[in-house]
Amino acid sequence: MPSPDPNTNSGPARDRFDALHQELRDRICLLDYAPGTRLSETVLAEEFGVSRTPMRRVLARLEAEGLLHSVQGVGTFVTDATIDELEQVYRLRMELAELSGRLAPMRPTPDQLDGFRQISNRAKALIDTPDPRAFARLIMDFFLALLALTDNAPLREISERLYFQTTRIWLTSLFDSVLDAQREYEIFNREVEDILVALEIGDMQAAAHIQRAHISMSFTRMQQGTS
Amino acid sequence: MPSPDPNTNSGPARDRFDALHQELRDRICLLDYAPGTRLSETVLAEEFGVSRTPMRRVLARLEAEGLLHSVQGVGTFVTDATIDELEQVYRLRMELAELSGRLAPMRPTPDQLDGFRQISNRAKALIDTPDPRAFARLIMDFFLALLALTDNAPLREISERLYFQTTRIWLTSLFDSVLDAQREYEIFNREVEDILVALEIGDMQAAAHIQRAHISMSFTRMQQGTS
DNA sequence: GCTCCTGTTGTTGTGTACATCGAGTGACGT
DNA sequence: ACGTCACTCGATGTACACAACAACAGGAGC
Repeated sequence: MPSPDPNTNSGPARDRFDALHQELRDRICLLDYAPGTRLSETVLAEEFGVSRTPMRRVLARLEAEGLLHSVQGVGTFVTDATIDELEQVYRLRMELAELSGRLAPMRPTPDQLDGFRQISNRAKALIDTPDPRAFARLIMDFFLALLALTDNAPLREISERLYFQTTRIWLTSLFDSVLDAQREYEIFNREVEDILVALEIGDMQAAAHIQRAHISMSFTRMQQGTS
Repeated sequence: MPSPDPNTNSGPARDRFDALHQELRDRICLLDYAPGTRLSETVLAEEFGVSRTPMRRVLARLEAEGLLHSVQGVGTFVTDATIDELEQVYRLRMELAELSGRLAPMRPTPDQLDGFRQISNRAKALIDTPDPRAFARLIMDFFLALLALTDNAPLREISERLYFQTTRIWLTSLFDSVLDAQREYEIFNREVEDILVALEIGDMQAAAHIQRAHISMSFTRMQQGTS
């Protein structure tokens, strides 16, 4: 019996799907495909060596997740968001962050704590050698690592989805120099340090509240830079 | 110019997709397709007079929403949920219900209030002439009407999605006589009345807290009936 | 010069045949 | 009698050809 998974959450076809899905999602969220970019099913299918059919399935999933939008005869576009839509999501994300610390918090394992320390080191390194794309990847890793400390699976999925929908828009402001990149690096480094302190003493609610505060402030800074 | 929608959220193909999507979602959530049921892409496609391709697109969306699960060589199945998974979602839904009243509440318009009174009347009628499927439809209409009072679009989508994922499982307990149907009708009637009182004086937070209490109690009753 | 119409082109949507996979069945060997 | 293996069958997954649709360019008409 080579399949140790009785629930059949894997399989050849599903693995291919997941690989394509994650790759395209990363490209969108790391701004390789900026908001408004038009994608072609054909060229994407050729790039990954599959036909349009499975590629369309992946694109349809990304559309369900709010990252793409297809219209017949025109094309499939990477979604954008107005400042008002963004504010709604950020308000919600703030509440969900607090929920993560209150509903089903899990104290980090030693391995997980090491992971956070590595993230902190990467953040410090970024201050000296700026790299926007590495920064995008880093804040994603940090968010996902924090999310892993929540035992509520639906809450994890929802928070993750909202993160992918909004942070790339926020990063756009950073890439376009609406926000000061160097300053953001330092702020993030401080955030990681502060949350790490809370995690090390096992105060998950404190960590959640710090995260909530930074979600709020990052949006406020973007608002002020835009106006 | 016959198209008054510049955002292109409609269109011939998209309309067909939405129609199929809503119809199948209703069948799943009204227990026409009970959890565990195996569906056939071919027969569904034939029933609606389309080919497998657009039908598969709809099924893929429902899979993304957690209502279906397809595995190659076996079939597509209506998802079920263990009591533990259900508890996680219910805990989350309780918090989101409170959020609806706190984050972006909108006082109901006179038309919306009339809608709630009609729902109340339907609930009263159901007590005398029981009808499980009509009850399923009624509580769905009530939930969606309450959701319409929240101005936060992402919160609406998320709450709706969690509702569709879980309430059908709860209804299963009702259909299988784990819960007393007559008693549930009366409890629901009371819930609608109580929330209506809060809505009429414009106290949205009170309405949200009543809803939260009923979400909690309905799950508790199911737990007690199952054990 | 401007408007409208029409053909062209490229896109996503649909239909259909085939590939791939897994469960069930039956014969075979032990 | 029981386990094993090969086969069959129906399911979902994939590839490709075509239809439907929208934007664009170019020219006729005013």
